[in-house]
Amino acid sequence: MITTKGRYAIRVMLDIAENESDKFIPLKDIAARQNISKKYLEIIVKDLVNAKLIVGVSGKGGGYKLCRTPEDYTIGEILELMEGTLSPVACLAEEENDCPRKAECETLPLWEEFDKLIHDFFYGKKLSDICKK
Amino acid sequence: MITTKGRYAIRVMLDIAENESDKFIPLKDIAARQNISKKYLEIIVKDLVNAKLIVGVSGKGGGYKLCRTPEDYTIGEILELMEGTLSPVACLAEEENDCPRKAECETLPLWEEFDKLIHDFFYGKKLSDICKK
DNA sequence: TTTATTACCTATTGACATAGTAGGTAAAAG
DNA sequence: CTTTTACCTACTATGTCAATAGGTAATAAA
Repeated sequence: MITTKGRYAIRVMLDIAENESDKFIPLKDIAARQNISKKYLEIIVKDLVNAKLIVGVSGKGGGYKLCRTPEDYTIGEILELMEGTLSPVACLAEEENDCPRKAECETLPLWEEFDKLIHDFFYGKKLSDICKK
Repeated sequence: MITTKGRYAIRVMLDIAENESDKFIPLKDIAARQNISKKYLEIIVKDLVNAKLIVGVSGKGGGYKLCRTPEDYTIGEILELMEGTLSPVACLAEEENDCPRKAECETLPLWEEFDKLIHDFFYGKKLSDICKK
């Protein structure tokens, strides 16, 4: 399941995209519009800033801004950042896939196919595809 | 993420399909072949029996058998049974989707599209498709 | 220089799900 | 009547999720 972190992150990115101007957008406003606890959103935007998907500026007149145009973000990169992985099974998510049954596993091809389906779906969707503006 | 219950259930179904004969297949044998704790598998086969995907017979010579041919099982029905739902987000999984933002939610179409993708993928795959025999 | 506003930081928590384990009872065949 | 099997109820350690709490640092305007 996609967690609230991933889903909220998309909504935050959308909110910033749709309310873009020359000014920075304070988190307070995003939280109010999206009806999400500002405290919880702090965790999420922190990750977005660290990954350089958005930029944050402190102080009066501060807030957040996109680093690129909405066309240049994929939903996949946002989700993968927040979820850690998009893989549907542990053996495909972990870096070192040391599953001893790997060679003979009959179900592995199924999971690989599903994994690719998910990846292609989300990396094929841009932020601008689900954006009003 | 697909849990071990779902993944093990598929392997159990596959194991029974591939070792089918006139006899019933004891769980002990399945557990040994699949390298999964028999105790844990008990929980899983219980659900499979309750849902009438397999049939179990107690006593000496007992064990488990499929109720249909492998062509007549979809991976989707096995997974959905074990996972409870295949929906990637809570608002599509719960019976009563009373999310107040439903009407104006910009991300809902994305999740609905993803939901359909998952559903079609797993219900389009038959047990026989990933079966050796 | 003070005040208001904003981001940013560390720690904590309750609830719940996952992935099992433990120790039995019932059923059926030889 | 013993062995083999399914079936049943309860328990538990661990981890993740979804937040909350209470601060500090940075910046602009008064």
